Amino acid sequence: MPTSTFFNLPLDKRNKIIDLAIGEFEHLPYDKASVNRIVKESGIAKGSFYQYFEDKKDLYRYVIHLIVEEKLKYLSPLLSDPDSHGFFAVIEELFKSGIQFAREHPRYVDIARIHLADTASPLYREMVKEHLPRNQEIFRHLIDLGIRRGEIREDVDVDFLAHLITDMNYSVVDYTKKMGGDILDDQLMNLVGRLLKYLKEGIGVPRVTI
Amino acid sequence: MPTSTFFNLPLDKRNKIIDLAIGEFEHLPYDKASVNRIVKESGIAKGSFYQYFEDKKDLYRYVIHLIVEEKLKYLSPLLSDPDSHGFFAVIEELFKSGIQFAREHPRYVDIARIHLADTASPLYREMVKEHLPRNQEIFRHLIDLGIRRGEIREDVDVDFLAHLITDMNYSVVDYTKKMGGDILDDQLMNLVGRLLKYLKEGIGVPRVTI
DNA sequence: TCGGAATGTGACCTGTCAGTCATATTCATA
DNA sequence: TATGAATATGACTGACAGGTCACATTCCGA
Repeated sequence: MPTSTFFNLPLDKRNKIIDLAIGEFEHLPYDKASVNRIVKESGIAKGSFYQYFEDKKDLYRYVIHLIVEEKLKYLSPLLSDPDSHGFFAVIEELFKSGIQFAREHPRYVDIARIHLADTASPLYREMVKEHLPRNQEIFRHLIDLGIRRGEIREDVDVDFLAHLITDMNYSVVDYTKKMGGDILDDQLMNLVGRLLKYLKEGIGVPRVTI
Repeated sequence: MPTSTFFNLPLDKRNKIIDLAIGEFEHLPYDKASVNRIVKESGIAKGSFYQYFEDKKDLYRYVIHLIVEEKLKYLSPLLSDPDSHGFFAVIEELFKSGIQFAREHPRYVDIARIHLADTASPLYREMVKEHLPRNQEIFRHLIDLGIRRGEIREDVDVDFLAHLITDMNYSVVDYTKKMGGDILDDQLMNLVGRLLKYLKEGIGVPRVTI
């Protein structure tokens, strides 16, 4: 966490520093991001930086913290009561809110992607590996519930399916990023609807049962 | 490409250098991998290295080249005649051969994953972005064919589905890596079978049609 | 207005990196 | 064995990194 000195700074200055930090981590993995550059661009002295943050890691953690906080705002209404709706409805909402987050905070998503991909960094183990299992834990719970409710076939491999749905979530967000800005919001939501249909009913031509 | 000097080297020495390079790129993205380390560990002089390779990029490209070459060995029987079997059969074989490759060359897969994740490196655009579209081109072709043959519903979004299946491929390989060595080959193949069943028929409980 | 605490500053330290080059060694051929 | 070509070598360069610290400036309560 940044020092109290940092939080005493005028809001402008604070925002400028964080904004430049985000700009740095948005394009470069932790190790290639440069404190020197952030400092130079923000016009503050190197020594000042190290009075605001303990070290580079401290700044990075703080940025990730801001991202996670923001993301939780999107998810919390869902996660507060995940059992109140059907499995496919909850998954659909999760995916949609993920896309919404990505559209409204594209820089955050870029940082998160780089962060999650940078398994080489010692920060990866430290920050990701401990939080990611919870993510899949939620999916596993939802799947279990879905099976008990008779929404999902009984013979699915719960672990594997949880893994798969997690990745599908990333995949659909990536796809919308790849498509870029020239895709409308309702098209996006249609996309999620389609994905859920694939997941629920498959893409094969249904067998005719008489 | 390495120089002729490199290829004139005794095989032992050549293998040692490449092996250490693989060991380096296996854990670190391009920019963090160190020529100095490779040189030190392999016991050759720095100057010698630069008589074997034009620069660091040259070595990296060569390693990636070796990986792609090896991977093609697994895929070529499939890709030589992708239209001869049904859509789901071809996809199943593609996934299975991918898993097989990952099991037999885990280090290669690690390097490839790091390479594909390192979008910050200038090498990414240069090496990946030009080859990746072909990958999805193949899937798109297969899907088109599947629709025409009546194996796949007509109303699927071909682009999105191609994207999704590409990611599913990564996902299943990742899952097997996550499970580690304590998973048997036939279990793996069952896994792919299950995945394909999800894809084809969905995970929802089938509607009863009378 | 004074004095101590808080904040600001940038030259400097150590380390690592990719890449170079003058020089030494080895090798093949005549 | 003599000679030129091929190969080996590691000290060196310049760039950049994160982090430090002695000193300068500002701020604020008494």
